[in-house]
Amino acid sequence: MYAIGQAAERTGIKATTIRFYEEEGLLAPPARTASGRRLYSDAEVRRLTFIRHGRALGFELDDIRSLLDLVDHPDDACDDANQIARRHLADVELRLAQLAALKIELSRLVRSCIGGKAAQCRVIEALADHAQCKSDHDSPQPKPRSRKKAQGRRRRRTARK
Amino acid sequence: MYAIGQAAERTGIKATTIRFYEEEGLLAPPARTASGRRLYSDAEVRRLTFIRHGRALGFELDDIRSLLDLVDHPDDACDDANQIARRHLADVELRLAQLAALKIELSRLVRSCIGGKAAQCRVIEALADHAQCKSDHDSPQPKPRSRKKAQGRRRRRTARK
DNA sequence: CTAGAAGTTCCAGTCGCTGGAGGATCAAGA
DNA sequence: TCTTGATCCTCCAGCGACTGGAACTTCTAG
Repeated sequence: MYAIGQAAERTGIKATTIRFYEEEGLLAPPARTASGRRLYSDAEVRRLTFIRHGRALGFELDDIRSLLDLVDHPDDACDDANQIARRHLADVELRLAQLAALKIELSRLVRSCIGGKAAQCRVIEALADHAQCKSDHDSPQPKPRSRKKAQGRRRRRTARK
Repeated sequence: MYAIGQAAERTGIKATTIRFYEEEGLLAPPARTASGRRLYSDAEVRRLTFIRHGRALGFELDDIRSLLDLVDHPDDACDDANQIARRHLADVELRLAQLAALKIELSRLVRSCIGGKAAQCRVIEALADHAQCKSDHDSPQPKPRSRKKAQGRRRRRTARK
């Protein structure tokens, strides 16, 4: 049996995240020591690894929930799993296409800069005038997992002078 | 001058989002009617359009804040704008590469399914055993803007039987 | 005059975590 | 035995970029 920190080390999932998964119901409440510390079995560590791979492949927690359900009921037909994967693949392909279009647009933008003042800046200009855009790019992206320190960021609902 | 609804229609940004941008400080508090309704000038509508294009190109609000700053100070050098765009482009390229790797992995996964029971399912199996993965895919993706109705989703902190 | 559309503010929820506060417990060394 | 420091516990707020609902007011057309 592993303490949460050991389980974290083995799976590459942070302890806080493991607790979060438990709360989300992806993991049954584990055994506890007399003092209340969580204890994980090998099976539970494998389950965590499964979740990690699912996440690494970009599946949402809801999808992973469904996939885990299949793990828990190995006699069910695996159609669901395949459908989830298919749906996800289609999604990834769409995003890929959008991102590719975006990249082209951005490259044009970056190449167009000739320095100088903002008033003449093509980047600024292009943003102001969408007619310059070739494609119908439609924001495919919220950032992945940005590791920003959130220093100095304007907080909502405060100090709007 | 436009009411918020008209500004929304002209820019393609929802009224709620326009208010949100105001609160975020991307837009100065607009003029108001005697009864307190917001009124937008053409210049403000253009500013909103600028924001929309920036978002469509995947810039974060913080980036757009900086870009708007340049719009407001047209005598500044546009180096900042170009740097922001460049940084963003690099980011997009990275994401593109990750997504491409992911697509390959997912395609393999989907193709591998031969039907049958979950116990024999290759999809499930592959997730359980990362050794089967070819690449070092590392989740590039939170979903773009999912238009889920949030029906039936398990809520946190409730009914964990 | 009245219905309904459109506006207002405020606040909670989304997704998948992350990190801090404030405390309890554990393992190892002096 | 004592003490330090690592690890654990629960609870809760925050991230980014919105979205939507409640409860209210105001505008507009018939």
